[in-house]
Amino acid sequence: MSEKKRIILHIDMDHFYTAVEEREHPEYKGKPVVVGADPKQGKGRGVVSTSNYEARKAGVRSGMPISRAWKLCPGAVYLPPNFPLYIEVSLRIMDIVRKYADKFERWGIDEAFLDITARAKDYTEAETIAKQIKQEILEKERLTCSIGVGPNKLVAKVASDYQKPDGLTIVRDDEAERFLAPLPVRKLLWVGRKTEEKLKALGINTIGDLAHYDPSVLAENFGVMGTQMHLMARGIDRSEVEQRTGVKSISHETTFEEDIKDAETVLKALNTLSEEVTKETLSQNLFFKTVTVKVRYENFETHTRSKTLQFMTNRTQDLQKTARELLQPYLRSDRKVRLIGVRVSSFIKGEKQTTLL
DNA sequence: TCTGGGGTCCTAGGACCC
DNA sequence: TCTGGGGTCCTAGGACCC
Repeated sequence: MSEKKRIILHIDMDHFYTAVEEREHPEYKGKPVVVGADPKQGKGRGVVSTSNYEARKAGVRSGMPISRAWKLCPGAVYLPPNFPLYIEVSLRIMDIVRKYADKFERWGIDEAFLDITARAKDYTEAETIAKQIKQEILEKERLTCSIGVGPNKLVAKVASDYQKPDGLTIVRDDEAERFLAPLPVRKLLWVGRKTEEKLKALGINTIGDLAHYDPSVLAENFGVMGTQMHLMARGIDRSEVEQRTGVKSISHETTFEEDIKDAETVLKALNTLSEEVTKETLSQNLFFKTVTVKVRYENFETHTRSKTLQFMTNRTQDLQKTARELLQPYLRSDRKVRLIGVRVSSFIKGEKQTTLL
């Protein structure tokens, strides 16, 4: 019954996109930098992806409308995201980090979980490893990160967020519950805005409140998630660090610069998105059979509609035809369209096209 | 505040089969 | 004529992650 206590690291790059931009452009150093949608003198649509610490001092945050960022900080350097560059840097960082782990799990473009149980006999050794990782990333990529160390993924993740930037926070298993207790519930993994609101309505504000709440009432209100949250609040999380396998879906979507009334314009964009999606599936040698379209009207009302084909395909024409059929009922003369998207899923791997490679 | 784009996972109802 | 239970697949919506 005694299973070995794990030691898990969570690594989180500091304001990743803007940090990469600052590294590539030393002239930005010391200035507020914002990566995201084009602000268009305060009239832009879209949001902030990342802001550096100078921009954060002015109140600019990830996910904020770019128009609001412009009001708060008109003097910032505004940049469009350069994803090819961020992905390239990310891959090199993941290669560095992976070497230190028995088990490794990438978490988005700039985060990773490491299980180092077999390499660190205690938290002192774990601390040494964490410092080595920070040092190697700094030397090789000139970027800083924040690391959390804990007995499971949840605690490690909350810990990495505790001290930033360039932080290192270690939470031993016997300290986990006390560490979490004073923090707001929103800090927990999987507790977003909606769940936070529902918890608040029950009088639960901190993780400590959650830990002391009746778990059966939580289960009633939140189902499986309620049970899970109560465990997390007490610092318990048995989920494994595991390498992700292949993608489950590939999608592209676009928000129009202005809301669109003309069906032809929308359908043309749908064709372009379909082309981009099949380009991606072809490059990964995937065949799909489920097609989903997404439409968002000017009032933000959003619908998805999907169809599973009788056959697997990777052809642009099949996708375009199916996507058009799915979208058609949503194109109404009395409704302006803000966004459309195309997604494919239910993959199988194709035959190796060795002659083409 | 006026809300991107890329994903994953869960739920719930209905169809269909044994 | 009325009625099981289980399993799988599909669809639509929603919450959450970075």
